[in-house]
Amino acid sequence: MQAVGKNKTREEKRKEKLDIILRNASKAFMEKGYYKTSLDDIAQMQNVTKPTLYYYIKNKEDILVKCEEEACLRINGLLDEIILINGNGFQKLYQFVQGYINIVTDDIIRCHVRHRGQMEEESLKLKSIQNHKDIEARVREIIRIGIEDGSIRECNATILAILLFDSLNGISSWYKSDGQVKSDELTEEVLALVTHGVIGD
Amino acid sequence: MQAVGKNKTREEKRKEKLDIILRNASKAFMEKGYYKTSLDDIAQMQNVTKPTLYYYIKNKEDILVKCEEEACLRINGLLDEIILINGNGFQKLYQFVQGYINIVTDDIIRCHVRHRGQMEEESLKLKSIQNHKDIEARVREIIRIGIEDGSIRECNATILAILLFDSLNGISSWYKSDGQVKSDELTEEVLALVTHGVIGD
DNA sequence: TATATATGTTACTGAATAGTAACATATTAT
DNA sequence: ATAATATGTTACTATTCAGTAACATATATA
Repeated sequence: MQAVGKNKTREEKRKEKLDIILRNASKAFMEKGYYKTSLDDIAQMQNVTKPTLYYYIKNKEDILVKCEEEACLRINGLLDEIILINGNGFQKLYQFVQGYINIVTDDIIRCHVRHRGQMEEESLKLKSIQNHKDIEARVREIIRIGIEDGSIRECNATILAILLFDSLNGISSWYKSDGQVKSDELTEEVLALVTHGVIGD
Repeated sequence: MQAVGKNKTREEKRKEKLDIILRNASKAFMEKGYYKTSLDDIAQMQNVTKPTLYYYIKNKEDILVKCEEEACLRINGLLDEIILINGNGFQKLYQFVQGYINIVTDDIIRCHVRHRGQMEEESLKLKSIQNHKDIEARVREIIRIGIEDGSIRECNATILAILLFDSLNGISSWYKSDGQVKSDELTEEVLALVTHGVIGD
């Protein structure tokens, strides 16, 4: 229930309204779950009726698809930046973890993380799985760079990438910006754990 | 669709049939999702009709509850063993990771991991969340023991426990016993990552 | 064997809700 | 101003599915 600004073109307003729908839907999906959230619920959150939603989305599932598009844009954007910076593989991975934690606490991204690969329509499901595979492959590549330049220890890059994503994505389901754990400390602890593990000196 | 053995008491048969229901339901929930799996689907998997299920379960949600009970028994059992073994905190944590990976690849446990805290009935939901909190607290305690005896480096035990569970629980959603990643290698890589992190020598 | 109880079936109901058709109003561009 | 299009509403349909009532059969035990 956020006001839409004035002095905008029709297309800008449209984009804003779609964004509000996605944010509200994401919040509801995270709190009550996808199937327990009706389109009427979502419509009510922005004081419109259900058929109005259909002017902005194709169907309920399309909300998940649009959240995914947004998420992929941001994650791939981060990876694009990281490939360009100079530094060894470890430094790139370090930057990725930092950036990803920042991204993964946004409602739309959280919604994507929780629902990716769970679309009912088979083609959408496959696309969603592929999207994640592509991103995982890019992180794996960073890990390989690190192994080659010696900044990351010899390990199975595939398993490492998966485990890393599991713990980072997990953050999206428990982290609350107003909760006990502060964002800075979280990032610091994650980086320390990923870097050095748990072993004492 | 597994046969129920003969020469058993009524109660044993009952337990076996309940177990089959839980296993089949778990498989279906993991493949198609909880809401896309109907009780008719589950009933069909063991060649009975839906009302028959109600002789073994209270309602659909009760399947999740029973999976959770089973999971808590096994996880707490593991923790009970680990507390007793002698060894420092790190060694206990190491054993826990090893044991947990073994547990978390069972269908019923996977189902629990994916659905915990998502019950519709509020009291069940709260209980489920509490169950996990209790287990997390026990792992946190192990971490504290390790920090005190110097075998685990100074860190935020709360965050570490959460991150650890996220990556371990994540395994439950992608690991397939017939897939590429072998169980031994997985355990080895997870232990190495948790122990030493990613940093090169 | 008789009887209680456990296990199962067929056939139904009641509620939720995604999606749509038909209609109404506001806004923009010509 | 006016036509075209964007944005919205009310009222409905069609489907899915959890849960139940009423009835039938198998099994164990007294």
